[in-house]
Amino acid sequence: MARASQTETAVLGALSVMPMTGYAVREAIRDVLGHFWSESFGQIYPTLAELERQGHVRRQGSNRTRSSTFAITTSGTARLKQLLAQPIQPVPPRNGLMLRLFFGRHLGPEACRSLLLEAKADAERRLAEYEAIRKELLEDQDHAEDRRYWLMTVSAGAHTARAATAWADESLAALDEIDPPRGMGER
Amino acid sequence: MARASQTETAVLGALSVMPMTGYAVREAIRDVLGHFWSESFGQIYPTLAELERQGHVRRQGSNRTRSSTFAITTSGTARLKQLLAQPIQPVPPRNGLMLRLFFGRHLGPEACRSLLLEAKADAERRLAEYEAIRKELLEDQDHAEDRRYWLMTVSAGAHTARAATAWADESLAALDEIDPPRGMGER
DNA sequence: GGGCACATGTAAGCTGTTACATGATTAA
DNA sequence: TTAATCATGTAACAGCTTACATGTGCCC
Repeated sequence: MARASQTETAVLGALSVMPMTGYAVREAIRDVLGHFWSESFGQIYPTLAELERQGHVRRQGSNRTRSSTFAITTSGTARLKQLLAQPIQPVPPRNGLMLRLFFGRHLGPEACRSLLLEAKADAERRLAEYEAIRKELLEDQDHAEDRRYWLMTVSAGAHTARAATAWADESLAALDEIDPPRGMGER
Repeated sequence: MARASQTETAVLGALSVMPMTGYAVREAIRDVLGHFWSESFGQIYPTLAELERQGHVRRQGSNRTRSSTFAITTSGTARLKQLLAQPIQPVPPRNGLMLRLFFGRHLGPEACRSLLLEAKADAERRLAEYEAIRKELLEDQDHAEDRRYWLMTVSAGAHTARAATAWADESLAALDEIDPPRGMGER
């Protein structure tokens, strides 16, 4: 109970890589896990306080207003392993793009085309990002043991992004059959 | 304000296909949009009441305890178009599988393998479902105009599922390199 | 006549975001 | 010296789920 759920996992996980401040935990989650996870300050600080109370993290440096880094303890590592082994909590899906396309009849082909083009551009941007991260990881000498796992999640993103691109292309073609784009003659 | 956001869109969208009870709206969302959307009773009934107050839906049949179907009105259709044209509200990502794999070093190769196998089985189950729905849609004579759009969302699911399968296979192979499965000799 | 699916609604409570308040440190 | 960034925390609120209360109609 209390401060349940996966925020604890994410925070302990971040600290398992290296000790850092609460602020840095948020940045790490945003920048590194950002493609599949998110936490806000409003979650992180209370969670850190609770983890400190339970002895799963230790505060190093002054405790107030001045930057204090948090380090995971032995019991914290054990707790992390325990949390990771817990069954995955499915989040109810909420895909705004699909919702709009499903009711695309009301939205019209032109607006749907925009949505698809946007989705495609987004997927391509993400793909480029993943490939950059992948290169970076392969050159990184530290975290050798973690790297294999990190590469898996990056690869998942890349697969998903490529799938999104292919789907967008296919759907755009289908849309052209319903409503040929202007300047293509014939109707 | 009030009853903001996309619940209104989903409910109006469902009623745009055909009039139905609140109970049926929930079932439709669960069964038809279930792969990319979800709503609970606690959201649907207040939203329907609000939509009725605003004249976007009309209640047909007795108004209490006995089944009353809701039908979308002209203003409701206009409202739906307006809502669909609104920019997509991104939901903060929360992928429990990726979170676990990212910290896979603490979880161990064996547990990661289980997660991947589960994810793969899940993706294959979903893919089969999508192909069944696709066939069903192609045979359906009604909703001819909607069908093109509905097929797009089904196809998105299929693309994603295939990508997930391929990724799982690739990751399982990578895992075997770190930690060869038992019964393969050599260590 | 008992159980199940259909149907409507409310209330409690949890999770998480946003905005705010506050202050230290660093770079221009 | 002022602006930006780093840093910590809280409070208000939004959104959503779950559980509960209540009742009807149908089928075995």
